[in-house]
Amino acid sequence: MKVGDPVPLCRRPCHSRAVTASDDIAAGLLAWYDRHARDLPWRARPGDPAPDPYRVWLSEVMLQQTTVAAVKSYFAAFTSRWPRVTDLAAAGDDEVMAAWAGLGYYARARNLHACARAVASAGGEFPRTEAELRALPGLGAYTAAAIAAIAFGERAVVVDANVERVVARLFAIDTPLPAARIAIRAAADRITPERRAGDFAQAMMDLGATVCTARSARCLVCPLAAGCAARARGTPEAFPVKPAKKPRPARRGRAFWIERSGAVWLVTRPARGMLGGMRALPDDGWTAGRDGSGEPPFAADWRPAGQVSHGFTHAELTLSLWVVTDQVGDPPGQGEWWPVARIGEAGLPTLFARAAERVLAGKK
DNA sequence: GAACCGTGGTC
DNA sequence: TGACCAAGGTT
Repeated sequence: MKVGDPVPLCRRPCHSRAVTASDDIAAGLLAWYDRHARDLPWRARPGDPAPDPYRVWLSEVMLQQTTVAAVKSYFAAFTSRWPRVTDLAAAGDDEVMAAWAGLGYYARARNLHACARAVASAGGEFPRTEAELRALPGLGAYTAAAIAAIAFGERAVVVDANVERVVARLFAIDTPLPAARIAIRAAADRITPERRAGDFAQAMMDLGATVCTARSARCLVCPLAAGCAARARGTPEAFPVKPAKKPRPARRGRAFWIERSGAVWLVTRPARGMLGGMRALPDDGWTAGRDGSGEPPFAADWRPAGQVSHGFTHAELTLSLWVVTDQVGDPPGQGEWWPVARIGEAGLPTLFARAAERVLAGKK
């Protein structure tokens, strides 16, 4: 039986259209969701009014390629500090970037702020349709569909990595990614219900996060196991089929700790590129694609202060640290003296936060 | 399409 | 322990 085909024998009271296998999938999943939905801070609780679009949007952007566990504290901090989208829009760039520090993929923070300003200047209300949402900065196909469905009840087809995995298994789609995305999206469209599309999307994601995970399918507790083609084949974890990963090259670079009377010299990285727009230690120009030059920003009596290793998406960086503590004038170029005692408030991304930690640990 | 962009949890 | 992976978007 193909997806979407009418079930031969109607097992429920007649509706305006035939009951299909797709309807059964949605109904079974929603029933499971009603019992097993995770209690997450950005979700409306039963009995609550409709979810706040600002909180839905903020959570969805934070959750892009990021785990629920990592997002929770950032979501609490952002919503506490900026309760409405107009508050976030009015914040300073450096405040928003610093508040995002540690969460990664910093282009999200820039786009988040740009989106908040766009919404605020348009009256402070988020658009309600998928197409209008898609036009906002930082909102791609997934996030626009998720907000339309979850915050506004639109029937939108929400496809993230969880949905991709669950759908690929349900229908044993064995085309390798990314080519499989065409068939996966079509199948997701067929099983997405007209009503409760937002709950359906969140149910698929909860299922993918807690039951049908990448490493383990846990079919014994899956509400969709009876109709799952991958389970019938006996190899659910084999779906979706993924291409081989490329190895990450090892890169070397240097970073420089320049200190003067209890303050350290920090720079702000260019808006584009790795760690774009974030405060940082001066470095020797390393990138994900090539080693640094090894050259310090000026001639001085540089002393080695250890190194830190840090994995990025495309490279594994070993950053050696060099210190000057008797600097007198300002180093060349733009920068600011930041009190060492308050280095934790500088909003350094994790790489440089660890570098600072290493330098300060070595001074004791 | 494919490259680029972070980080922390998990096993 | 290191390899894999996560509620993707932009260029």
